Amino acid sequence: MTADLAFLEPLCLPPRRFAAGAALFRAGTPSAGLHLLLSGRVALHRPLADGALAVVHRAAAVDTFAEAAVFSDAYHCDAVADRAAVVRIVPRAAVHKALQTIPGFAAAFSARLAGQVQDLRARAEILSMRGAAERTAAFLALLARGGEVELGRPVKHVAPEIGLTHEALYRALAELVRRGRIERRGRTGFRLLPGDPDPAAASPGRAG
Amino acid sequence: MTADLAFLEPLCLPPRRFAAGAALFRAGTPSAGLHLLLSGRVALHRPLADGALAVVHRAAAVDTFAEAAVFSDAYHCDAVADRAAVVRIVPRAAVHKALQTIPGFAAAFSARLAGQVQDLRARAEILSMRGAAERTAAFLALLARGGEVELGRPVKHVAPEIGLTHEALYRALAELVRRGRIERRGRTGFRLLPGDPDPAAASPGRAG
DNA sequence: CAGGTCATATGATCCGGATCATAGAAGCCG
DNA sequence: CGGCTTCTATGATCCGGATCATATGACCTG
Repeated sequence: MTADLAFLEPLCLPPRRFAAGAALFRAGTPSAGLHLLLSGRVALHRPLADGALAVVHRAAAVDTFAEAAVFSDAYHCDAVADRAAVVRIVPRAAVHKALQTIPGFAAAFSARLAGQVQDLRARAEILSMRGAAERTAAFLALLARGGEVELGRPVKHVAPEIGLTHEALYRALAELVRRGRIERRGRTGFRLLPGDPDPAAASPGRAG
Repeated sequence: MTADLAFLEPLCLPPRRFAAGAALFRAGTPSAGLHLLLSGRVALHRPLADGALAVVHRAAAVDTFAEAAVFSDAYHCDAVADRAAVVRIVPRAAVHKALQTIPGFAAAFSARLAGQVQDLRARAEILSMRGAAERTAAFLALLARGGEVELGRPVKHVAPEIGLTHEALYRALAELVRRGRIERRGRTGFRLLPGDPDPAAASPGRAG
C-alpha cells in the first residue's frame, strides 16, 4: 500500500498546503494528475441537485487520490480539505511514463485502483440495502478491524455516506445497541458483537 | 477501449462456453484471473442478507470483467451468464507479467479500472439521491448517448440497480413522462427531453 | 392456436425513514 | 466563566416507496 508511494516521490511537484475547508480543485477544472496526500484529510464530493453533497471519497494521510484524473482531462468532482492538508501532485504525463518504465509501479497502481473498485462496490451494496439498521450494521462491519471501529469523526458525518439522515442514523445505532449487535466505545468508537440472535445480519465485505 | 483486448489475445486460455443462467464462478472460489467476455452477457452479483441480489456489475460482449480478481486470491462475488456466453480467462500471472512487459498495457488496464471507479461513483451518487423520479432520471441520463437510451433489457430488471422496486420504477417513469422529462421509445427505449421546467433535475455524469 | 410465463401497469394499504421540533451534552472561544 | 456552536438524542408527524393485489399485454412454446 505504501510501496508505490515511494516510486512517486521523485516525480512529485513541490508540496502545497491547504487550510481546512479550502478547495484543492473543482469539478470541470483541467486535471493536473495524481494527488498524493501527505498529511490531513481530503473529501471528494459532488453537489446534488437539491443542494446536498454526495461524498464520493475520503482520503486520509498518507494516501493517494484522484487516480481517475490521470486518465481524464478534467476533474469530475470537488476536492476539499477536511483538515489542513499537505498535497503533492504527480503530473499526468509522469504517471503515464511511470506506468511503462518503473517496474512494479503498474501493478501497484492497478492494485490500488482495483481496491477502490471493490470498496465502491461494497458501498453500492450497502446503499441498496433496505432498513436503516442493516445498512448501519453493514457499514460498521466494513470499517471494522478486529471487531473494533473508530470513526475518527462525528457520527453525524457518516449519515450521508450511507444514505440516511443523522436522526435515522442515531436511531439505527440505538436500535443496534438495544439488539445487542454493537457496543459503544466513547463518542465515535464501536465494538461489533458477534453473537447474532437474529439472522437478519450480514457482513458485506468487499465485492469484486 | 478495445486496444488492450488485442494485447490479451495471445495470453488467453481457450474459450469456455456457458449456458444462460450458468455460473462462471462463485464468491470465495480461488480467482483464476481476468475474464474476457467474447459474446453474451454476464452479471456479477452478491447475495444480500434478505435473500435478494445486489447487482454489482454488468458486462456485455465484448468487454473484460473481474479485473479486481487479478489482485485478489478469491472472487468476491458471483458471476452468472445472463445469456449464453463465451469467455476466455487471462491467468493472473499473465496479467501481472503483461503489466510489466507489454508497452501500453498497463496504461490501458489502469484506464479501464479508472473508468470503473468513475462509473461506480456515479452509481453511488444515484443511490444516495432522494426521490424515485430523480434517481430514475439520473440513471437514464447516465446511460444516455445523444439524448437516447436503449436499455436492451426489461425495465423491470434495472429497478434493483437503482434501489427501487419495479413498481416504484414504473411509477417513476410514468411520472417523468407526465412531467415531460422523457419520452418512451418502444418497450425499453427512452428519449431525454432537455426542456426542464422544474429545476429539480441534474445529470450526475461520471464522478472522479 | 391455446396455455403458460413474464413484463407492464396501476390501485390500496402500510410502514419506515424524512422532516420538523425540542433539549441536554460536549466542545470551543472570547 | 459565560455564551456560542455543534453533536447527540428522541419525540411527533407526514409522506414516499414497499408491499400486496389485480389486470392487461407481450412473448414463448408445444
